Amino acid sequence: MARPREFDPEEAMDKAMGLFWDVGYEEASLTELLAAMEITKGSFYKAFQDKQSVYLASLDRYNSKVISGTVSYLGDSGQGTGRERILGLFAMVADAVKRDGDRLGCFLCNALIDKAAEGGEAESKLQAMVHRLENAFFQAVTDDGSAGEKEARETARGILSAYFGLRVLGRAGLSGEMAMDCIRQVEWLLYRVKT
Amino acid sequence: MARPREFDPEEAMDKAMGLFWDVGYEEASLTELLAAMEITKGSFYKAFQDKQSVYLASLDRYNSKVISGTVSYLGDSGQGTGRERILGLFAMVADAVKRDGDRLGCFLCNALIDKAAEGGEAESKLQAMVHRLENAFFQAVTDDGSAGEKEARETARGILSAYFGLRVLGRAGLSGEMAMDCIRQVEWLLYRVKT
DNA sequence: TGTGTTTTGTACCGATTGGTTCCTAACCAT
DNA sequence: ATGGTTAGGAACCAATCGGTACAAAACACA
Repeated sequence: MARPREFDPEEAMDKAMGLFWDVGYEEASLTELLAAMEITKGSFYKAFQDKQSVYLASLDRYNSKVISGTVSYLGDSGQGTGRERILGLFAMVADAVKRDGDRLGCFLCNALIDKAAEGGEAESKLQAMVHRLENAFFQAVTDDGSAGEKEARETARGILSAYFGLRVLGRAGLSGEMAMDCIRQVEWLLYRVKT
Repeated sequence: MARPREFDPEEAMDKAMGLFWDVGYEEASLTELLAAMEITKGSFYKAFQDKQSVYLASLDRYNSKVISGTVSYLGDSGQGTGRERILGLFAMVADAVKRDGDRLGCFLCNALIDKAAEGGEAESKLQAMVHRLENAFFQAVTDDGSAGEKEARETARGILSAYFGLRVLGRAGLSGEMAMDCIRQVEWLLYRVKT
């Protein structure tokens, strides 16, 4: 009954997320954002609220796409033991580092550093994602059986911090060799709770 | 022979570093920067070059103050074994987390994520700092004796990523309890190369 | 082929960005 | 006291910031 949109909002949101992921909130000017989304100002403000709400939506999107993906990968017993799944996840990150340097890193990790978050809605979204990841690691550690609750929780948190550390270093342009060394350490962390 | 400065450039640089540390490059507007440094525009541009060069100088300052401090702490055999020094460093971070939440984090880690670095002078400065830290950990691991070169290098890198991970989580507002769990994992990493 | 409705692009908004200019204030040496 | 020299501060700069208003364009339905 009226003129239809010429762009797919979902696609545009994906592109917006990509930009925020890459350069953060403040560094992404509205002009760059529009260029990335391939729409003009008019369409933008008709379809979305403002820059900040698109940023928040990007965080949600990352949560429901990427984080959910790794959480379910870590919980999917079809992919081997918990230990194998955790190491598989790290291997995927290491591959990204070796392939293209992984200059993008992890949006969650980047956003945690970005002060754009602080205090507002973004902060609680981020903390929720951190907890999801922690619990997914915990789940995977526990899945293998013999680990005690407390020990498994500690291990999960150690792995979580190793994960973020690796992503930080990846963004800093570390070598593939260095990534492999980090993984070997995760292996050793898991050795502590091995069956 | 002329009018003397009314401010101490060193002090002003410290305050500039504090702001960049807290909010990053882009998020720190020139106005905020001047307010933090407690000088006015005229003095700023007379004494320094521009915003970017002050940022780069802040990185150098962080390197020569903070990084040098932790590097020499890690290398100071008066502070106990290498293992004890590494755990001591992590304990200090954990204390900061427990005390004030450590919302500041580590300037190096924050700057690695901040895209302001990419490509330019900043990037090489950051990578140099990362290497200094890695080598300091390596040194401390090696100091205790029995570890092989390769194993010690791997361990140092694992500890480095755990360190950055902890600082990221600290900025995200993790609990003191969570920090302690991370440290216990570092303890376990060190157990691998224990004498 | 209108007609009504919604999208789109553009012109425009005040505020703020990093940075320059230039005049005055403040000091030291004579 | 005075002259030379430099710091300090405010006025000013174009460019860009995020955001709004509005007219033209494109469709669906009649």
